Amino acid sequence: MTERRPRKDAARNRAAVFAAADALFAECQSPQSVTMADIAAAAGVGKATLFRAFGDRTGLIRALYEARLEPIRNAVEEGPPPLGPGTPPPVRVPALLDAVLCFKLDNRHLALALEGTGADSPYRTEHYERWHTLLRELLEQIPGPADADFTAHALLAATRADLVAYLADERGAPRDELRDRLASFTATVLGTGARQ
Amino acid sequence: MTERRPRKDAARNRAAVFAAADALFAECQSPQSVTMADIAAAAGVGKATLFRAFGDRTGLIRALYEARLEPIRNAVEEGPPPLGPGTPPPVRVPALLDAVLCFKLDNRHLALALEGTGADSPYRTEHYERWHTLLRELLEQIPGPADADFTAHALLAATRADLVAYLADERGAPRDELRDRLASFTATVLGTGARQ
DNA sequence: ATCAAAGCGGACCGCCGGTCCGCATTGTAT
DNA sequence: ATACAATGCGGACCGGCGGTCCGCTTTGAT
Repeated sequence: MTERRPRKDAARNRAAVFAAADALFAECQSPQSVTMADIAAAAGVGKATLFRAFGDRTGLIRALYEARLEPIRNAVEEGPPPLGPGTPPPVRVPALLDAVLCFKLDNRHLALALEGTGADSPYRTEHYERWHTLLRELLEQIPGPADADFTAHALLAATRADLVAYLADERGAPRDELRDRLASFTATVLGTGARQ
Repeated sequence: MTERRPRKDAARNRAAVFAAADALFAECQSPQSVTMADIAAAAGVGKATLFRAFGDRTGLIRALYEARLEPIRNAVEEGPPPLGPGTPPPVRVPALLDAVLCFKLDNRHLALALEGTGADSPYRTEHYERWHTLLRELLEQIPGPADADFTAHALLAATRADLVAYLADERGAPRDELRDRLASFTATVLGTGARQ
């Protein structure tokens, strides 16, 4: 069972495609307006190379998204508190949601592009499953809202990329204000928030 | 200022298109797989008629969505309690969210088709603005969560069509269970919920 | 009955995601 | 160094969809 290593040019092209796609999605307004031919041209690569490496448009965007997501995923799975394991749930839940929010803010072009494919519901992806399961398990360890499963869905829904992008771009909410508002909402849901 | 009445055949065709589109979106799995030519054929109408009447694909879906939404909108704006005005906010807020949820459940094919256009963020639509403003104003009259604006966004996010469709179809949650879970979450956020 | 104008519809266009096949690059075995 | 598979490359090509155009039909007012 010999795992064949990819050729040098293949690896180089893959990296070039990632860089080009990231840049194009970042600077263009609507993700729809970035075509596969655009990405190929910007990466200095033939169109077929894109499809061979990633299958289809959705595959390319997904691969890029997952690559950018990996650091956060690592920090959550094996990093230090307050994000990593071993943190008390009432602390870890807000930390986790804050991390998700920041990621969505920093990578909204990618998140919007990913949902914009229209191909698959964002809820059937593997990474959503991961976030939801972790959050649900943490919520179950906190005396508070009874329905941990739905609460986890609802909290994650408050960090949806298009909502975040709307508040940040259309309504001009600064980053830290959004973080505060989400933290405050989370506290309310957990029952640890101040009531007026 | 004489408002020109549309011709008889124009009105008939418009109705036929609505019916055909509704049926097609309801029976097809992915809204993407319903093409404009399909709708035109099913309605017994030329393709150009669709575009003349509705501008483009998004316009057609939006018109259909708004038409189906109108009864609920009416019930909220001038109907009897608990949905209509004159209801105490702590009662009206859950009623409103329940109505939204039921609408999204009954018309998820349309809601998904509308978002699937990818053209415009669901947050820049006029009807979202309406729901959000009303909900925010009601929340401001309830002693509870401080940030009425964000809370309104978060509560509406919990009724997003793709989340609802995922829970109902993929996870097989029955209608009344979903309504209960959303009601319970709403109660938690409002501070009127039972804590375990 | 007449006739303009409003409306209709199928042929047509441009664009985009995705595929194909002849050619260049790579790594290896001699 | 050299020859040679095999792996990968890329531009030409295809099918299909959203959207437009123009000659024809329907409508309803005179």
